[in-house]
Amino acid sequence: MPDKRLSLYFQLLNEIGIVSQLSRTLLESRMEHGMLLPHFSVLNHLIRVGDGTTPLKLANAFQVPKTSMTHTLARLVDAGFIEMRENEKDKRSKSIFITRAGRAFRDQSIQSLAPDVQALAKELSMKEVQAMLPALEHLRKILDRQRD
Amino acid sequence: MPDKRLSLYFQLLNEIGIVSQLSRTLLESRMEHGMLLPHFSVLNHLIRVGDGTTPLKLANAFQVPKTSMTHTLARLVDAGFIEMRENEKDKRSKSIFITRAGRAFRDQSIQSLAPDVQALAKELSMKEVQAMLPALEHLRKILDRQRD
DNA sequence: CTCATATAGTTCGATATCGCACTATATAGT
DNA sequence: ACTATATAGTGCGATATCGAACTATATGAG
Repeated sequence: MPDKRLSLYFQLLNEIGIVSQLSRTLLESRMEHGMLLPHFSVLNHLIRVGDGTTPLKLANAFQVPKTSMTHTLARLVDAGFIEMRENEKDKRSKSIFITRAGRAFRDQSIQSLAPDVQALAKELSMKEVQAMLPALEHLRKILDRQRD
Repeated sequence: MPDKRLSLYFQLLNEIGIVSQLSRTLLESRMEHGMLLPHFSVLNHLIRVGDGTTPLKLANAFQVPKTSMTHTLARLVDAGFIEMRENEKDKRSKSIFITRAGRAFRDQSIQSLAPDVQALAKELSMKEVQAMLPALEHLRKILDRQRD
């Protein structure tokens, strides 16, 4: 593969990395209680996709090592934003539930971020976003498949 | 702003975060010497954009805090992949140069990753990549501007 | 049923990350 | 020139991240 082609793909992933970094910093600067992006992401996921899921499924959803997810969940339990219950059917496994406080925190984080998203929306239309999403999902699925 | 609109933008950033995470893991699994994505990214940048730049400029290029860049650069110096020289004109500042070993390591990393990129290219054409890039750059610039 | 293997999650240690506070140097205002 | 402010980079401490090894439970092969 010629260098030019290779570097195009590198450029794509580099650009994605920088955007990821920027949005992470933005979110974290708006959140309270010292919560970080992974904490918010988990809470948001529990609401969007539904709770009762397991730590491993969450780790897979965010593509982080399960050991990192353990840590993130422990922090959320400490903060009172989630509950971890034993799974009676499979004693190895646990189930995660979001608490009232967790919902409140997630809602509040979104509200704190709303002005930023509004500003973003002024320059990047929903149409443009909708155009980007399928390609990104496609890319994610490819990379996900390659991981094995 | 209605929830639906808000969540579309969240979904975009979430998807970008996951792809970023996936590509990071992939790259790091292919690199030797315990180097991580930031180390590779800096070396790659020094070659693509040219060296002689400063730590602060690098921090800005990757949108990380300058204190993180200090750490990354120290690691690269230790590994013998870059050199840091004093700037005679401005004694506060330093200049970064990539070494022969740094170039070799960067080239080798790219070679190690080439098969993965090839596999990726089979499913995601250059055309698709070229279609994604402008939108991502646009998004990056908007977020970058908002940061201030 | 028993044993080998797979799976879910945690612990531990090494390193990365980053905010805050700090030093040193440069620049601007008067 | 003198002082206030801005800028480049670093040191430190708290926390996050992650690979390797571990425990506990489940599943499958015979």
